[in-house]
Amino acid sequence: MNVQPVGAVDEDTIRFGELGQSVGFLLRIAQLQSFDLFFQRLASQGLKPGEFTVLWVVGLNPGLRQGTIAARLRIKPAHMTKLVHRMVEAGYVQRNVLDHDRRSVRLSLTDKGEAFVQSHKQAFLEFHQAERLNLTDAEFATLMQLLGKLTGIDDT
Amino acid sequence: MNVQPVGAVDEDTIRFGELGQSVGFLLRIAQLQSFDLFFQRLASQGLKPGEFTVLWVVGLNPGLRQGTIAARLRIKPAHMTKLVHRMVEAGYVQRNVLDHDRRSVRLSLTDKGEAFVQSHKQAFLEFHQAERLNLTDAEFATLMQLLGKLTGIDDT
DNA sequence: TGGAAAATGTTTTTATGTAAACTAAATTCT
DNA sequence: AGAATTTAGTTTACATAAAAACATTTTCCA
Repeated sequence: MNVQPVGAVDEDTIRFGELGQSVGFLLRIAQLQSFDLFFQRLASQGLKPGEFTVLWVVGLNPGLRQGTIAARLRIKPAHMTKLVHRMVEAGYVQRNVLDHDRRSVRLSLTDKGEAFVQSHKQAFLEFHQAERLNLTDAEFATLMQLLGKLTGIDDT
Repeated sequence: MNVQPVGAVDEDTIRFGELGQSVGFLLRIAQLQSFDLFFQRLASQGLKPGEFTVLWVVGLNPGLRQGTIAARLRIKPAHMTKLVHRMVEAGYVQRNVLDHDRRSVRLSLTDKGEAFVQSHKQAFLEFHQAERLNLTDAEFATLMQLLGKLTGIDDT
């Protein structure tokens, strides 16, 4: 079975060479795969990973500066501006400029924003389970620990 | 030191809550971090991760279909078309339509493309080392194995 | 003080990536 | 054989993200 015609190339096997030893390459593939799964499961509820993550983090850390959150989530300032404006338009987020520093913008959830996060929290957390895919508990724990070390984000 | 004014928020600490247990979230952060490092080191040489990866893979697997490579690298067909055209314009890639199936397009590197890959191979591989960051050899090996399992890409 | 430098966001312009509809070629199914 | 389906890639129109230049406010320090 699966005899190759003379001169043809095996379509199923791709050689990656040293790319297979690249952390960045595998991270990229894994991440895109994860996004695919996210959209497949949660797009119907109108959730986008970036937006929902911001709402989530703002909910947990009310009053933080927009820029602080952006930096931590690796969202570029220009993009953060637009994203936050969308969330304000949607009525989920409040912007607040404090007197002692009128440059910076403090973010917090509106009641509607809180309600939105709460109502989707379950699906969001279930998704986190699903994306563990075929990893055992031990493998999962190890992976998280290593990614934590790589990213400097500790699990808190 | 670092006494907070009354009513202020600690700027340094962000709580992620259950997000900290999300594979997808950590993958996303790690991946963006990796891209940042890539651009920081290799942008000056005119390398983009996606483009160089395609050249690399085409070089290792001459004669594969454009679509096969795109699927494996998780590049969308529409984007692949444009990317390949850029590479053809640059003189790095040849498109080839075989008689036995005139729908599909076979890719291979031109001599110029080969030379380009060769001349940047070193920097590319050094970058792979750098992105291991603060991981030990053992941690690195484990991480790669787990990401391999997650993505279904085995190290070959 | 007061002017230079830094910090924080925003706007505009450009590049990158995606979705959906489309063309063309090959395959399948009576 | 010939219509219907599938496969491969392209095109167009749109969405997303990024870089660069900008405006404003604050800090630094000579």
